Parts: sequence; C-alpha cells; structure tokens
Amino acid sequence: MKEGPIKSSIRPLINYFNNLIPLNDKEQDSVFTYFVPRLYRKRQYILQEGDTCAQFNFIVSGCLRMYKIDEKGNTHVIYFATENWWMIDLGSFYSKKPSELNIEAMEDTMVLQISYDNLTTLYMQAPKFNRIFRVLIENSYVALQKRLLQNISSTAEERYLAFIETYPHLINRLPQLQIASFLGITPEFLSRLRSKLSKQNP
Amino acid sequence: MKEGPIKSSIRPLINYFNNLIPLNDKEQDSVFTYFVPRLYRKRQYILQEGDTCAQFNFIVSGCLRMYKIDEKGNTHVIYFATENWWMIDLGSFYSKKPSELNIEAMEDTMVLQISYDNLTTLYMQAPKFNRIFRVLIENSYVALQKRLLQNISSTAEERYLAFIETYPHLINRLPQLQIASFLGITPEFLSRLRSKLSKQNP
DNA sequence: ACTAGATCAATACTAATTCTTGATATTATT
DNA sequence: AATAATATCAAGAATTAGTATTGATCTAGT
Repeated sequence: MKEGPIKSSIRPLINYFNNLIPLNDKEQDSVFTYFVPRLYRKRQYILQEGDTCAQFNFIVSGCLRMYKIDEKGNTHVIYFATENWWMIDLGSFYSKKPSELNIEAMEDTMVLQISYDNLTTLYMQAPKFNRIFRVLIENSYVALQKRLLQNISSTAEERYLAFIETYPHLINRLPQLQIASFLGITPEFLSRLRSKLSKQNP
Repeated sequence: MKEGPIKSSIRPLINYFNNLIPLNDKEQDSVFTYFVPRLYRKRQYILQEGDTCAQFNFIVSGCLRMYKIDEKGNTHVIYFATENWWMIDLGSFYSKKPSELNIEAMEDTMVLQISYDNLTTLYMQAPKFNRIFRVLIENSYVALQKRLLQNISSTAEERYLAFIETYPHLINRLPQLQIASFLGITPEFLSRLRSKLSKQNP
C-alpha cells in the first residue's frame, strides 16, 4: 500500500526526529496528527513583517530565507534554510508579538507546520518532544553563534570562503545577490571578490 | 536592495465608500479600525483551494485573479480584479467552509482586508455599511450575470471583442494566456483570433 | 596614503515567460 | 457529409525579468 502525497511528505520529518531520538509508534502518530504540510511558491512570504509568527516550520523541500529590512530599506539575510532545517521567528512565536522579520520562499518550498497550541499539546502528550526540540534549538543556536563570530571577526573574503566551506550546496542554488546579502556586502563587491579569487586559483 | 515596508493607505477605500454613500467621521474611523492593509507579491496566493476564505479584500493597487482548477487540471479564470474592486470567495467566507477556488496575485498587489468577525462588528457599529455592502455586491452580481450571458451566447471572437470593450485597461496589463483562460479558449486560439482581427483592421 | 568596502550607472548575460505558427485532430452545426 | 469553430501538440521566436559584471568614483578607518 502506498502512502498518499500528504502522508509521504511527513516521512522526512519522522526520519529527522528518529535520527535525533528514536520515536515509538504513538509518538510518530502525534507527528502525523499535528504537523500539516503546506506548499509555498517562489517569492511567497511565509512570514511578513508586522504579522505574528504562528508556525514552527520544517522544510521538506525547497529553500527559505529569513531577512530583516533596516531603516534605510536595505535587506539583510539572517539565514537560509533548506531540506531538513527549521525556519521560525522564535521570538515572535513565543511572545505572540508581531515580527520584525520576513521569511520568504527562494524556490517552491514544501514545509511541515505546527502551530503554537498544537506544539503545546504535543509536548504534553509526548514529553519526549521537549528533549527533541531542545536539541534541535541547541543545534540552531550553535550555528547562529558560529555565524555571529564569523561575522564580527572576518573580512568579507574570509566570510565568503567560509560560506563556501559551510554551505557548498547553496553556492549554485542561490543568486549571488542573496549570498552577498547574507555575507553583509554588496553584490558588486562579491562579484569582485569572486573574480579576484578565480584569478588566484585558475 | 530595497523592499519597502507596507504603507497603510486606507484612503482609496474611504473614497470608494464616500462615492457610494458618504460616510461621517465615526464611520470613517471604523474603516480605519477594521480594515488592515496587506501586500501580496506577484504569484502569491491570497486564497488556496482547501483553505477557508477568511477575508473580504479591497484592492488598492495591483491585480488579482480568481480561478478554479477542474478535474482535468485545467484552470479557468472566473474574474480579474484591479484597483477599487473587491475580491472574495463569498460562499466560503459566509459558510466558513473550505473553498474550491484559488485567488492569486498577478502583480504585486496591495489589499485592504476585513475579517468575518470584524465585518460583523462593523455592521453593528455602523449599520450604514449594510447598505454599502448591499450595493457593492449588487454591482458585482450584475457584472457576473453579464459575463455569464456573454459566455453562453457568444462565439470566442465576440467574447474577445466584448472583453476589449469592457476591460480596455486589462488588455495590455495581463498576459494573453490569462485572458484566454478568462474567455474560455486556448491561448493558441486567442493568438490566431488576434492575428485574424489585426489583418481585418490594419 | 592605503585598504576594505560602498555607491552609482551602464552593460552583458541568462533564464523564465509569453506569444506565434504549423500541422493535425475533434466537435458541433448546417 | 461538409464546414466552421475550436482544441492539442510541438517547436521556435520574441520579450521581459532577473542576475552578474565592470568601470568610475567615493568614504571611513588604520
């Protein structure tokens, strides 16, 4: 018997959880119950500045970016997320206050979403998820801290090289414009960096 | 790279209402209170099949289309709406049942939205809006009936000519693909119609 | 004064979308 | 049965949107 398209889109999440901490059948059922799949199209907002972030998102396929628009109207990419990553404005989600951030689909993207209330229910029904989400957020925290450190301590060139190391799969998947915005430099400068580097290592 | 913030321009809606039936200050205040601006980007869904239509939408700028996907996977445009028009799946909105229709942005589109509950409150606070919304829906009804009649009684060529008459501002604003889908013909056939017509009136 | 980087404007390149055309089929009408 | 209206499929052509590069010039911090 083959699973319907919706059920099968939950598989990657079950696998992800099992990989962190194995789930029993009842726990897997809870995942099926509380996470709902949703497709976003390229350029579509998952979260828009001013709205409250109401969902925890797990990415099944595609790519999202979280960014902030500053007073001058410039955008700064906070992070990209692809398959098997999470995307959420935690601050807004827990405080239930309007977000200052935007989340947008870079490609058509399938996510699995759980609402605040359902997440709370999930924690009560299956306390193991407290552990799972703790671990998962710790992972994100570490990545974030690494990125901060990287950012305050390196030149643009170093940051770009580190980006290539850390996210080789993103280099050809994202426009350089976006990568520049992630690195905190202008697209022009990134272009120059790249041409300089390719002259050095032909 | 700039992606400006959402400007809250409720003015066009106030003007629209005043044009139908003049509002007093208190009534204008209610409009400011209950309608909230929201920006949709090109290709973004305002309503997706299966979701419940939770908002009455007034279009400040841009263009939306409502369409249905049939069993064969073909899409049929029910209508387009631009500046100063309304867009909603009334059936889903009032029944609170999942919609079979889709609403999608053809361009970046700014809308003013009011939810079911807020609309109810508005009606109670300012009964004049009952009259306003009655008139407004009557207008839409008339347009719809005209379109139906057009559709069952004319050839594709006649429908196309009528479209040009009725929506001259849409002809160059929308891809022919979409116009074909509105007229209920294939884009290829529309293309042939057009070239035939332009040979007749050079 | 030098380096890392920004800004602005022009141009080049690439990919996505849209439009047209030809060949051939289907369906409804007379 | 013949004809007009319209669909389908496939291939190219044309257009537009999005992205990348380059040159010239500017600025802030060592």
